[in-house]
Amino acid sequence: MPEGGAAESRLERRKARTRASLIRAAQSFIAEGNLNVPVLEITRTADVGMGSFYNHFDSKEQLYRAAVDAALEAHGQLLDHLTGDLDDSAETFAQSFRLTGRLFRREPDLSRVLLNNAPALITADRGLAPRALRDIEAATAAGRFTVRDPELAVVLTAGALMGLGQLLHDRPDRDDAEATDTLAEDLLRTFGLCSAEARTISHRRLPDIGTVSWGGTAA
Amino acid sequence: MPEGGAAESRLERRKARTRASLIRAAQSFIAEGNLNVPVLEITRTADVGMGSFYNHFDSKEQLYRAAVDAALEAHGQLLDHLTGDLDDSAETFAQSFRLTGRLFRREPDLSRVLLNNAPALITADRGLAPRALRDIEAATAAGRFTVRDPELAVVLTAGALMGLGQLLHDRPDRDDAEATDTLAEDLLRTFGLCSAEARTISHRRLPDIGTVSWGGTAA
DNA sequence: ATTATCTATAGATCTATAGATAATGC
DNA sequence: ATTATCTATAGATCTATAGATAATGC
Repeated sequence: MPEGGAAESRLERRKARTRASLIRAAQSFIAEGNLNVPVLEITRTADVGMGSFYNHFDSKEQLYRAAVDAALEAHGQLLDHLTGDLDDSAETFAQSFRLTGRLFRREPDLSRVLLNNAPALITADRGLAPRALRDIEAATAAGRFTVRDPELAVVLTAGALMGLGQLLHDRPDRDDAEATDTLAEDLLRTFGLCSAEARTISHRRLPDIGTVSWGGTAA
Repeated sequence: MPEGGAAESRLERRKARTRASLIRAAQSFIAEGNLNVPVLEITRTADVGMGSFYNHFDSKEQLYRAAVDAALEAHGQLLDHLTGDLDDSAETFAQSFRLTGRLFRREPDLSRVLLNNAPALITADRGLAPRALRDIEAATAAGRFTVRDPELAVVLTAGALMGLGQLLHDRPDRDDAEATDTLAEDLLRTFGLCSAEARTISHRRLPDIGTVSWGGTAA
């Protein structure tokens, strides 16, 4: 019996696949703002039998919570994966912001789940918010940022991302990278970097975004 | 037969009262994030008969749309009313932001309706967004702001308010005026005011917020 | 006389489960 | 032999309306 992480038994993998499929289906409905969907329609979208739903969740609300959670978690995992090798907190912060900005076009469903759950994105202990708090506090401690109120800085960052995501969703013609990096630069200046450095850091080359692993991760 | 605005007939006023009551009830459910509510429960909360619902709306979704619309409209009316006599666009912008910040504690239901509909707040053609766009463009034209991308400035403003609202909702102990004015000052600097002026404008005395008229206004 | 509202309910829809089937483990 | 999934459905719940009642207009 292999242990830890991905291996497990075939039975457990099948179960996990069913669960992930239900979560993906729920996310597609959350993304389109359509929460009043019969369980049967969710299971049809997930391509599983109606009964399977109740093997995994007690109610639609519980599924929805898990679906939002999974979206936050996928986002957080992606940021960890792509910014793990940076050692300047200010730069980790900036890259996380800029990568998220690029995610809106690349993962419209994920981003619309987050937009439609702004309160969760802004203050959850999963996903972007806790990582932004960590980076802002570290950068302040290191003398890179001069932020008096890290909590306020976090909600400004998360709010800016909500606004950006909505803009990119409403105006498909706009250049996402340019808009994102402009906002990143503004935030870095607000947090105490000088103009020149804000500009440099917010225009560094970014790592390639791979594929976001979609629903498997959540609690 | 009196004409225009508020007067109308007694019958029409009664009808308007029923409608407003349904909208208020819907807003309370939207505020608590509970959209899956039977029509009967909505009408009970509104203290009207089940049948009255169908005199006014074809479906719950239509009621919900009207309820969000009414919240945006109430917000917009309030801003117009309280900032109407200012002639500096930069100051109109700042006061609108600061008044909205103070609204979160004073009108928790209104603000939670808006937080739970972030996309609507950010890009609707009602409420804060169109007014912020107007003020930012005017202030830029007048040489007060140096904003290159007014649309981006608007979504940053709206996003900052979402973040602020969520923070004030999650942390009842925080000083709302201080947090709000700090963010206002940050935004004014980002939009091109010098530090001294940003500070002054974001700490001017505000007019008293009266009562927000709640559901009567929307389409 | 007209209009809005209310109460009661038929019919439609949805939830949650029981029992049958299929996949995996050993 | 065990575990997950699937299909079919009883019972619960909800929607939308018909018909009765109450308020207003004239």
